[in-house]
This record gives sequence, structure tokens and C-alpha cells, in this order.
Amino acid sequence: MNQLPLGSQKDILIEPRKALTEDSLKDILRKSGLKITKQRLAILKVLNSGPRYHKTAQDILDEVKKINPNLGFATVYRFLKKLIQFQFISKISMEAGSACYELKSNESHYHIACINCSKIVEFKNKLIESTLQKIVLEKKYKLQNQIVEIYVTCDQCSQLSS
Amino acid sequence: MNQLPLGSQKDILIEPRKALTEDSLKDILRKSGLKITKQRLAILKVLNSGPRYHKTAQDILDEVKKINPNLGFATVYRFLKKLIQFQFISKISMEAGSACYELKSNESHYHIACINCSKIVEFKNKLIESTLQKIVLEKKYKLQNQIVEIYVTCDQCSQLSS
DNA sequence: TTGCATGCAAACGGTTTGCAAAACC
DNA sequence: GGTTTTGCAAACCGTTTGCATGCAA
Repeated sequence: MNQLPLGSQKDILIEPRKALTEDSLKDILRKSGLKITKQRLAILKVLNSGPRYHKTAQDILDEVKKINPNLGFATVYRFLKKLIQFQFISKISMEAGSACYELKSNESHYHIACINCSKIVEFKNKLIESTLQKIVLEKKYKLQNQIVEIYVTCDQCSQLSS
Repeated sequence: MNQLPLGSQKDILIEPRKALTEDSLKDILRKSGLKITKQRLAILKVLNSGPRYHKTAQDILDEVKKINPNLGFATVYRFLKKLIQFQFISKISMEAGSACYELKSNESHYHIACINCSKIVEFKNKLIESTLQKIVLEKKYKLQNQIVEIYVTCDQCSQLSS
């Protein structure tokens, strides 16, 4: 097995995110009645920075500690929870290991994850997106999150094991 | 919040599974070179029984203990892991709480889960199924598992909070 | 009779929580 | 000044593992 250490997955982006300004990060907080603190801005900045946009709590903590070494897991997790509550980020529960978090973009996108090396590739698909919306609408549910995960063995890992 | 205790989610089936015979349960084991034991047959029987087909390790243990009170978590988890390895069951990682497991059926189906009460409703969609297959094929990946989860607030929970 | 499977308890790893001090508005 | 938020450490909970015993083949 060619398993990467958990929480250090590499992924390939279909396209880079547009970087949000500091002001729009602050807006996210204000809109929800959350206080603006250095810690929260730092966490948002990390979530909003590439090249990898799916980050585990550990990833976030590691990056944030470079600026503020005192920041701890409790703060990260508590804030992530609020961000989920207010729908600013999505949580991606991996089959194994820690969950990943990412800022919501306007366009839905989905994930292909290799069960061996944990590499994540994103894809978009309007057909799937509208189909899922229709299904939820029919049932009179209120959509919170669409998760489409395809678990595969990627080409590289297939070659290694054969 | 109207949160059910974890591991006790209710779900609505689109249609009942066809019950597998004891012999076909044994076949599952034989095919994979796994030894046939009372414990494993009991666990398979539970996985193959309704009315709810998505079960947590705890659910399985509770049911299995009615027959064999000595059976423990270790046995359940170790066996579930093998069943996943040999692709006889799927693991559904919930956003919160324990994972659910279910025997794979021939037809892919997907889940709508309420983030508040954890109720799961299944749905099928040929369009999504074939689209996902096509996407994986294009990338020359080897499909292991399709997971489509829609997280919603269900009608009942929406009413309660309004 | 040999190696795989089990049961127990202890360890593990990711996440959450209680509490006192600090920061925000 | 009153309320939120933070940092620390301890608790938590689902899952995994080590080891001695039991059982299927």
C-alpha cells in the first residue's frame, strides 16, 4: 500500500479559486453576528488560500500556527463548526481519517478520491447538480449540502498494485 | 434541536431488499476465503435484515448480542472491514456520528440525510449513475464506490424550527 | 494441527468540552 | 462592562490493536 499520512492529501484543482479580500472575509463574520478576531481572520485566510483548498483541521492549524503559534485545535474546530452552521464552508467526511473543509464556492463541484493514496480530484457536472436539486425540491426538503464522492483506485495506484 | 441519539437513525426504504438465504450468505464468505463462523453468519444475517438496512456498528452489535451476548465490537469491526475489502458492503460515512454499513445491492442507490434528525431516505437515479460511470471511465480510474449524499433539513425538522 | 478468528481490555486519533483568562464591541 | 472567544487540558467516542484463547478447516 502506498498510503500517504492522513491529513496530507494532495489534490488537483480544476481551476483556482478567486481570492477573497480581507474585507469580504470580515463580512462573512459580520453577516453572522460573529466577532472579528485575529484567529478567525487567520483561519478564513488559510481556508481561502491555495494551492489546495480541501484542508483538514490539522492542515489549517499548521498553517495558522506560522502566524499565531498559540492558536489551538479547540479554536479551529469551534470556528469550523460555526462556519458550517452558517453555510460558509462544507465539510467533506472522508472514508478514513480526518474530515476536510473548504469554503463554499457558488458553483457546486464534486470529488473523486482515490481510496489508496487519498488524492482528490474535483469535477463539475451541471446535469448531476440540477438532478439533485430537482430531487430535493420534489420532496419539499431544504437543501443543505450536495455531496457526490466517487471512490476509485486512481491510474497511478492501479499501476503500482498490478 | 431534535437530534436522535446517534446510531439510532430511522430511514425509509424505497423498496425492501430481497432476503438472501443462509447459503448465499455462506457463499459470500467462501468466495473470499474467509472462515465460516457463527459470529460472521450472525452479522451477515443482521446486515441482511430489515426494516432498516443502514446500520451502525452499534446497531449490528445490539442485534447480534440478542443471539450471542459475548460478541464484541472488535469482531464486528474486523469483519466489516473484510466485507468492505471484498466489496460486499458499502460504508456510508455520516457527517456526524458513526458510519453506517449496508449490503451492496446490484442497483446503485443514493441517500438523502437530514442533518438534524439523521433520517435517511434512499433514491435511485439512472442518469446520475451513468454520468458518474462515464466520468470515472474517462479518467481511466477504477470505480470502487459511488457515494451521493444529499444533506437536507427534512420537512418535519423544518417545521419544528420555524 | 495449524492458522485464522474471537473476546477482552487497553490504546488510538479525531473531535468536543469545561473552565478561567483575554479580547471584542 | 457584559458577552464572546480563546487556550489549555482533560474528556469523549468511534474505531483499532495486542494478546491469549478458541475454533474451523
